Amino acid sequence: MAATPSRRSPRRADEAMTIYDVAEAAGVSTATVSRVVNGNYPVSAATRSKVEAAMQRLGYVTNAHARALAGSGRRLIGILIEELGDPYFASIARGAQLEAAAYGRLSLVCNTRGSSDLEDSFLDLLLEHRADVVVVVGGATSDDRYQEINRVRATRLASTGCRLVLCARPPLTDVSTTIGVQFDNEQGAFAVTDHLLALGHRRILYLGGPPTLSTTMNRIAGFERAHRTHGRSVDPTMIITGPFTQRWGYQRMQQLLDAEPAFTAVFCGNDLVAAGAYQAIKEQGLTIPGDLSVVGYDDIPIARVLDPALTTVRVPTEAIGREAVRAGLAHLADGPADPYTDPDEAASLGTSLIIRGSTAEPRD
Amino acid sequence: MAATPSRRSPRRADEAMTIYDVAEAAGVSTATVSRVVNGNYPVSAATRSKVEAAMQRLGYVTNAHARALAGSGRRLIGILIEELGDPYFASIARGAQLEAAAYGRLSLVCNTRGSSDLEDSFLDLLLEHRADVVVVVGGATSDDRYQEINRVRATRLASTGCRLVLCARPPLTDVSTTIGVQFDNEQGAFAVTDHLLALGHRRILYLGGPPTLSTTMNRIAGFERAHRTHGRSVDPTMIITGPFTQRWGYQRMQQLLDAEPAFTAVFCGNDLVAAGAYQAIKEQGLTIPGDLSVVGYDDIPIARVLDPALTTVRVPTEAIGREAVRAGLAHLADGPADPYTDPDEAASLGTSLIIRGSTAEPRD
DNA sequence: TTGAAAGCGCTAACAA
DNA sequence: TTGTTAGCGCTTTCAA
Repeated sequence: MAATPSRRSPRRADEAMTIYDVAEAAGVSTATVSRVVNGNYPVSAATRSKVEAAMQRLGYVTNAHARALAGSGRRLIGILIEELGDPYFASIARGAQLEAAAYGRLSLVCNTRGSSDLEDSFLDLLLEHRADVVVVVGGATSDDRYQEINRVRATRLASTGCRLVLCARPPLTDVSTTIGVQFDNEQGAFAVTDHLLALGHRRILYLGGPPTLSTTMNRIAGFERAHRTHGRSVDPTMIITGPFTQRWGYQRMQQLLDAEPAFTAVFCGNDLVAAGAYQAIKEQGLTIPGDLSVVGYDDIPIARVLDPALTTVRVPTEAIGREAVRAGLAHLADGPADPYTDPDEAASLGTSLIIRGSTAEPRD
Repeated sequence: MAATPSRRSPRRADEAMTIYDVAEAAGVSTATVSRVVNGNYPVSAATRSKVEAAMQRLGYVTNAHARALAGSGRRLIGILIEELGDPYFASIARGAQLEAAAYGRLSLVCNTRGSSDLEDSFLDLLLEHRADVVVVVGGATSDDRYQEINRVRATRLASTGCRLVLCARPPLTDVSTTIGVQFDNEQGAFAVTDHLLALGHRRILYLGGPPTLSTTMNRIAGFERAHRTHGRSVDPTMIITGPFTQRWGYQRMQQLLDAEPAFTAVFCGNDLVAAGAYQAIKEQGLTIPGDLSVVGYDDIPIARVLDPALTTVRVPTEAIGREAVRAGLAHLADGPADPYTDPDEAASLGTSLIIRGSTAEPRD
């Protein structure tokens, strides 16, 4: 019955209790305490309650680091997000955390502020903490440098047994250890453009989104396909790209309105740009949708508050966050089984058209 | 020159390199590798570069768990937030993360969805990971149960050497190990009410915010003090409390407008309620600020987009997040020295009045 | 059903 | 300047 020797050094007040303390207090070995804690091995009822009482009394809290070192315990899930203050990204992060929590996992959200360097340093930190899955959300441009940077990252992560999930950003070509989860922006842009064309609009302006963003390119592709489907072609001067900001939407729309506007509807690259466009349109004394129909993209909370409420495309942000974590976990050796999904298939989530008060038939 | 023996077991592909692998590859001991990694001890230039080359070649990544176990390495900072999707909370989280990052700390944001149980389970997880500082943000009611729950939490956290920081929620009475950081809501409410009174309004309605929230009580206190300062008393029927939602603001304002409105200005408990009130007011064919002045609180992004733009009170959300982390760190034994702040003084951050287009002199 | 003991990867005395 | 070694708290064979 001789228990494992107790802790060797004197304790400080703010030092946590260890399994040794509990073992000593309960008069059992540390192995037994471990078995009680994990409940994965038979322990007699009497011993169990002795140990549980001791744990309770001492306020014992498992040390996740020791457990991780010993090769057990759940690993972390990292969620790298471009901007926490942006409800679009925040909602994706929210979904990802919810899904992680559903698997009993601790996930941490890191705000990269759009900086690739910050992204890297968070990635390092996550690597050091031996995260399981890292989800990188949103906003990257899809040039060669991007591909290269992320290929390197994927390799580094893979070397510690961690999966990289690219969420709502361009997938990597030729990297088998990376998972991509995206929105089907082409389809969303198609739907909202089709809505305008069906109302009878013939001159539609596309306004905003950096041309370097794959998101923008996909939206423009949908915009063009809708025109083709209606037997029309797109006037290239009707496509104007720029930053995804309210300020830019306001200023650019002002300029367009000062010249003779040759359009009856505006497809804004996102809701923020639409909010800016609203301002400019109202200042000109024009009405929405009487003089001009306006649509946005993303359906952020602002869309509902604008006057009139904005017709827009809702992207399933929370769902994509969940999907990203689910896909990452599914790729793990011991991940949850998912018979319905082919793990090698990059998910693409559909969007929905939300028709509100900012669209109507053209006046003329 | 005999190096430390190499790792004992064969390696799997996704197993990370260890300090043993590096030591072996560089022909040095693990202690030397550790010294190179930490750079806190003299190592000859030649040895250093040999080790660095080996680390590079093998793709070595420090194991944060092992480091933590060995009693070194930085601990985590936890940020528990009521709702990530709410820009108000998101901004606080953002500030907290920024400040943590400034100290080279990894912080994790957890979305508790307002559930005390979820809050507890995240707290457990954080405890297991031996977080340094836990910041709990916002929204709690300040009853006896709240005090009790948090007293227990503070004690548990303290037993693992972790500080609890209550941010933008009521401070604890009689618990020395807890830190409180708050907004001065009384002052903000005073300022915006004073603004309305100075414009000449005499009948001002206070609309919204759960009466159980200390935030609400503080705002009402400021509302009343402003009246007293102007030599007026508040008609109790002019204070209406309710949930902080747009829907409630809309419905409640509809009812008030259906009856004979006995007020010329409305102080909404937050901007969301104001957005709802706007809808109801406009539907009645009334104008803002012509027929009715409206003010909000918080200055969330929606405030700027409302038409007319909303006069409101800006609370320094990002600053309070930073302050919370700073205060938590300052309380640590080895925390950053801060000669300017008394660590035992609960911080209270001032607010600013943002005057926009929704307030004017009363018509009558 | 329980205990003894060997690691997990790293740091920090202590020796050399 | 470098190496040896004893832990940190936990899990997990292997024995009893």
